[in-house]
Amino acid sequence: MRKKPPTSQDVARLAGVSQSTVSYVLTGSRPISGATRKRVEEAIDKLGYHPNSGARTLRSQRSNVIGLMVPEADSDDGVLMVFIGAIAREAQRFGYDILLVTAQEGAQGIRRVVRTGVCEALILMELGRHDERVATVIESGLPFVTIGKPDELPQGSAVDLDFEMLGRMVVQRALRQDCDRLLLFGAPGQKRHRNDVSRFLNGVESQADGTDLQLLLDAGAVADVPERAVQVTAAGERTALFGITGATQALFALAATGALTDPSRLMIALTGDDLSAVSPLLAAVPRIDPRRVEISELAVRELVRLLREEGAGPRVTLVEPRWLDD
Amino acid sequence: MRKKPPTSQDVARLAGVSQSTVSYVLTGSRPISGATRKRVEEAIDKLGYHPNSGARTLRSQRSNVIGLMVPEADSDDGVLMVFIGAIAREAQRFGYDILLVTAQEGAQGIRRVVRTGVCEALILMELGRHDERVATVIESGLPFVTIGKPDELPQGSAVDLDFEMLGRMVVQRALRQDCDRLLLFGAPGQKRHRNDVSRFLNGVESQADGTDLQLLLDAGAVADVPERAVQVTAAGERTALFGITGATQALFALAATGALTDPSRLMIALTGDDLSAVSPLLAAVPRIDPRRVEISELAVRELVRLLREEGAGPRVTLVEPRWLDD
DNA sequence: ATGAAAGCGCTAACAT
DNA sequence: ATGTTAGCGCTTTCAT
Repeated sequence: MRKKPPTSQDVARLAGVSQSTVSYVLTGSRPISGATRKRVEEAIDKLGYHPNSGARTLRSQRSNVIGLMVPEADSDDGVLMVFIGAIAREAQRFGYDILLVTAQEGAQGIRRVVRTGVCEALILMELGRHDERVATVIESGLPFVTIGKPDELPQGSAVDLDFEMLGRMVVQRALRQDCDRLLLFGAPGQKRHRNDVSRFLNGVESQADGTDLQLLLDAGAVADVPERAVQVTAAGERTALFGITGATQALFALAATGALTDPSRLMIALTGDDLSAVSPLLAAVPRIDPRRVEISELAVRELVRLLREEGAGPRVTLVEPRWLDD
Repeated sequence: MRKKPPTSQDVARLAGVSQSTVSYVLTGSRPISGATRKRVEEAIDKLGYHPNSGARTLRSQRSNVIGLMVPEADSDDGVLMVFIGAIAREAQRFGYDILLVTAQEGAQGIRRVVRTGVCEALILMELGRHDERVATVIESGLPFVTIGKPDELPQGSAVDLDFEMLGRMVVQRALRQDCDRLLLFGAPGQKRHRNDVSRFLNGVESQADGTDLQLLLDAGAVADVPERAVQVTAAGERTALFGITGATQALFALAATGALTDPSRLMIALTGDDLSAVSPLLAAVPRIDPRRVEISELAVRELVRLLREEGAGPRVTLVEPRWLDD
């Protein structure tokens, strides 16, 4: 049997104050004497009172819920879960809940959550360079933050990894470790339409410019990277390998062929995870931390700023990748 | 600038009917003449009207939101995302949204979403055998479904993989392929406290009983499984390997050491993914589908049944694992 | 088959 | 510093 939760009316009665006083204690939008506050808080505690979300939302137009538009999970995506977990926890800290909106719903889904008023703000993940969803959110007028930076967003904020810097870091490392070429896999050439890939390649190319480093943009399947790595490496030369997507998979595939122990190869991984837990063979692989937790937390905090600070303008925050083995 | 969404009042005015008629058209809780219904629906379309969620929740005590309590993401757990995505999509089909509740919040979090009325039902993932959260949900009176079956749940439904059958399947396969022993890794012996592991081992043991198959419950780190596999395999004998947790990781580790191509080892994987996309070396590994999408969808449908069917009782649904290579 | 009206539990403007 | 009161936009009883 479900028993009805207590209302602010019940709290008021028990504390011997008016119902509005209870509300003011909760919202803090009016000074309350210490004695009264104390009695009200005791009553709240005693009854286990929580303000009814529907009523609060109806009245205040603020639902304390942030919509999170998640991309479809392509099976292997543990990465996504890291973002979602971190976002949910950080939102919690600020008193917000996270409502999932599937990418499948598209712009229509955004319209729905906006019109029904379930969400008072949105976080969008994995946008294309020109994404119809951005236009829809802007039109709705809801504050929003994107994780990943689309080409144009005059109205909302964005938080993302600094992919240009990532590109420069990879090239620097390859050069420092005397590599003759850098094999970029995960079909980066074909994915230039993605904003992050395009920025990454800009970084790579600008840093490699004027050096002897030969760039190879692999176009094949990640599973075949090991084979390709062998093919391209001439005797006495050294090839660095890096994948902006599917990196861990290729890493395993490489390890499987023994390529990692071969001094003519230098694998660089984009992950914050401890790879030695998977296999001791991976312990020595240099890693760059993509800082997903930090990015998630920043996205939430940026949204909170947009929500709470009067007249706060949108802004773009780029997080620096970090070496994990220096 | 955010413009105010239209209300049912606006729709009523445009359609030339009373506000309550609009509501009846929407809820379908009263017969409406074809002509009236048509005019109302046109007005709804024209205005892009969506009923205000706060008002609806306040009045009807039903929020159309299902709370999903997700476990902490253990770094690279892509598995979780499959569940979450499938749950969100299936919930959508029935008109429900999914609100994330982090496991971190614990029983306290459940109490919060119940008292505030944000959720009208709950899905709980990854419960212990005796989990305090179950008691809290039962106490709250909310309908709920668990994914994974705790030992006692008199009030809620559960959906889970049939782990006993899984155990039997693994043993059968090992025997069929002339293995002398079965090495179970991921520390199953130490995890008997987990309901799924305990059921799995029951299945394994009952099926192995009376056969010559030697069972080895590995207690070490997954990364060391390859080494262990070599140690335990005597000349001319054959060892089957299976991990109820961390299976894919061990798989990669095994591949890395070349153990997969060795005929004295038989690896069995618990995954629905196409492993050949990771490495051609993994293409031949027999797989058992843990059916996470089906389990997720069943969980949602079970919850909907609990919510909508008068006097529907709780029940336990076990989904059969399936061979993916027969 | 439709309309009028009450009221869900809050917040905030208007009292004192 | 506190109390009184008017809605927010719906669902649903009670009328017709």
